[in-house]
Amino acid sequence: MDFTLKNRYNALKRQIIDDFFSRMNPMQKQAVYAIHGPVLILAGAGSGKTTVIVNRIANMIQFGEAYDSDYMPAQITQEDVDFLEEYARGESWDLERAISLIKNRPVAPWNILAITFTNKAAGELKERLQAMLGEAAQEINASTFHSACVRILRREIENLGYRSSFTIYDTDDSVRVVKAALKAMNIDEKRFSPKAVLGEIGRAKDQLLSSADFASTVGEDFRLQVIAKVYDYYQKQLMSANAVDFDDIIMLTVRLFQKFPEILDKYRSRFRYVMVDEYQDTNYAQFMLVNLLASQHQNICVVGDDDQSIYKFRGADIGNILNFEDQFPGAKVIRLEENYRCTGTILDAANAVIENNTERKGKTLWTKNDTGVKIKVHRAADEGEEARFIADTISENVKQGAKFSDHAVLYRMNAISNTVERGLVKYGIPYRIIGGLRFYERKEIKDMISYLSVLNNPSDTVRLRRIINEPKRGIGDSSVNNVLEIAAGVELPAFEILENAEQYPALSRKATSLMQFAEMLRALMEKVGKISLDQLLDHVLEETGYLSMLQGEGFEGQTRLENIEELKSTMIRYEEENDDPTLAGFLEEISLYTDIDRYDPQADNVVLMTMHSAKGLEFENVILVGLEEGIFPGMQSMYDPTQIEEERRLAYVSLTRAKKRLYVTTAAQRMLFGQTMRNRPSRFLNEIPKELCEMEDTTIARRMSINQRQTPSAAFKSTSKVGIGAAAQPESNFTLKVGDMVSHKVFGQGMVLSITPMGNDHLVEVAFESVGTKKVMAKFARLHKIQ
DNA sequence: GCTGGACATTTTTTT
DNA sequence: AATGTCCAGC
Repeated sequence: MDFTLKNRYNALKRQIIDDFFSRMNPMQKQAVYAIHGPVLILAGAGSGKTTVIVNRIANMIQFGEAYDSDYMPAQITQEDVDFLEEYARGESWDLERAISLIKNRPVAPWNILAITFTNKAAGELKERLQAMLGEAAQEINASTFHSACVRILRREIENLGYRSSFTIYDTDDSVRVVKAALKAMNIDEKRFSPKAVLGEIGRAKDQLLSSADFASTVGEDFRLQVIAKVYDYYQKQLMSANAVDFDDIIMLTVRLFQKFPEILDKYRSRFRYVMVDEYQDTNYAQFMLVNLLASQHQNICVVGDDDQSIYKFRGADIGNILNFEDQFPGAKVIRLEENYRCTGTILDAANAVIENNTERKGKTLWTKNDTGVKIKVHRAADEGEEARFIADTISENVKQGAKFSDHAVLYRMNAISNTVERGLVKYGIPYRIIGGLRFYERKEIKDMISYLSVLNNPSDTVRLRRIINEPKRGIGDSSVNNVLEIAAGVELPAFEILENAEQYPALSRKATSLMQFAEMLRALMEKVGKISLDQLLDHVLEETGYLSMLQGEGFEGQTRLENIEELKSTMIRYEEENDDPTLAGFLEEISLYTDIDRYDPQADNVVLMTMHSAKGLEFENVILVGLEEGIFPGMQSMYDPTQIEEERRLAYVSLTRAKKRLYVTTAAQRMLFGQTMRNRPSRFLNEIPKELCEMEDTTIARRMSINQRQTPSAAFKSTSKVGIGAAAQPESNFTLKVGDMVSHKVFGQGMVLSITPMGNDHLVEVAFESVGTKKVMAKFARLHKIQ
């Protein structure tokens, strides 16, 4: 009797849970039910990845391990099981009672950590969890890597010698610090570009290398030796400004966990179930972080798609996802290959393109969706005609009943956007650009934020420097340097030196202005916490003289003021949405905010953005612009097979953004960066089977003359044929070595940084004096050794 | 310390 | 082509 009760109970239980998740396909269900142990979900584009994450969390919280266990609570009665049967038949709607009878060791929401990469993704996740779970969703920790780590650091960073009021530096701030470091260390900016140095430091941090670690790995490489010293200086500067950069946020959290096991334990027992989205884009530091949290309980579920890894240049390590099963032995691997987004045609095209990559886990998406219409490939005479085609297409679609917001225009680089823009303007098509000049990077916004930062953290010398003479107060560089020198000398915050400027003879000439400035800041600091944030902003605007400066600037000042108003509305929104709004909280939120977070799919605009920014988004109609050799794939990646594969993944991501219609354009001639170039259509275009495309070529009339001219594309074609022909021949006199000076027809002179044999040629990385570091094939590029 | 003109720079950038 | 950055000269 008891035995049959238990069988019935378990069968009904599974039936009810299956019904609850009836909208999931079998593979998705597997992912939803696998709540313990390591799980790798390989989720193709449009395979309902977020839905799976949401439902998996819902399963954990509502049913716990019920589906996977045969356990029946002792207190379950015949009557209970009868009820379950009724419920399963659809004769009762008392879901709550059903859940309370079925659930087995449900997971507490606060024990779940769900990590995404963008705020937008995190927000979406929270929203959908809220819709499904109500109140309980609030307790789930759904956030980005950075915001999760910042929250931990705010509590624990004092263990590492920072104060918890630390400022988060963005790239612009960091570049300033590097520049100052280079100057202080007497290093020529031309030989060591601040951006490149910062990039190197960032990569070291991605690898969890401290400046000392980094220094010990550089060996004989002079360039890296210098960078190691700059790194050391840079890091000390940040620390004394009580500031961290984006990469520090992850690295310091890992270090904290490694150095203080009791802190790690605390977070391990808090985050007993860890999920990571877009796992293919994690770097080593992020892997380590996840590993530290999950290695003990092993409840780690990562979701990703190796074919959509497009951030290698930022340190993302595709190996994390490729080797997950080695890192977490016994991992359950679930492939989600059914695509719900695209038409069959679009999917076939995307599959055909990505098949050309070799470094893959291998996976083929399929769909039950209709075949749909063919991909329209438009070959335009030039970028103007291309823009016309885009505008034409969109207005035609809108005439047919589509909305502007059903269209996205995607390009490889931001520079392409302005010709498209011009076309749209001409046709009166409303559009919105994502990226490019970012909102938070606009001068007036950065200035306002700098003022607020300094009020919050007076040690922040970088931002203090930014505003001390903005608007003009007659305090120039040399005065500021004097102040900072004194501050460093007597080991007091720069702000205190300012307040007591008259005590220091070196500052006597400017003492009045310095003290006035300090006094003004002091008065503003007094107001922090006493008045609302937007009022504070008004005071800053007014009392710093920034307002009157802008008012004196006419039209442009007006625009800037409007931007500041927009910042103010962001502030007001923040104050409304948070129970305990603080200046520090606001600064933190916006420092981890980006433009894509401002993308509003509700507004009826065509949206323009880079292919990178489009990841994770979908649109009815997508127009891919500029599919030309040299643009996409880009010039820099053309001769490097690894980079070509990354570009191809970007192509795959771009193609799969489209739900219904896909348009692809190439221009026979394009003006870019003030130069006209002629590019062959992209190889990715050729990789799409012809029968999926509908070709439209407005250049045929000119084709002959183009081929007869010595165009770059024609040159490329013939040279590459020569290259193939030469493949059989023995390697010729290759004599370059690292450190050699070489000359290149276009790029000028440079030093060889690295050499990688490749085919019958060598891939050479050269630091050119005029154009920076480039990778070229030695023979193909006709590098000549100098001397 | 400020300003104008020379000069370089322009891949992608979820944080 | 367009825009930001730097430095020399005032």
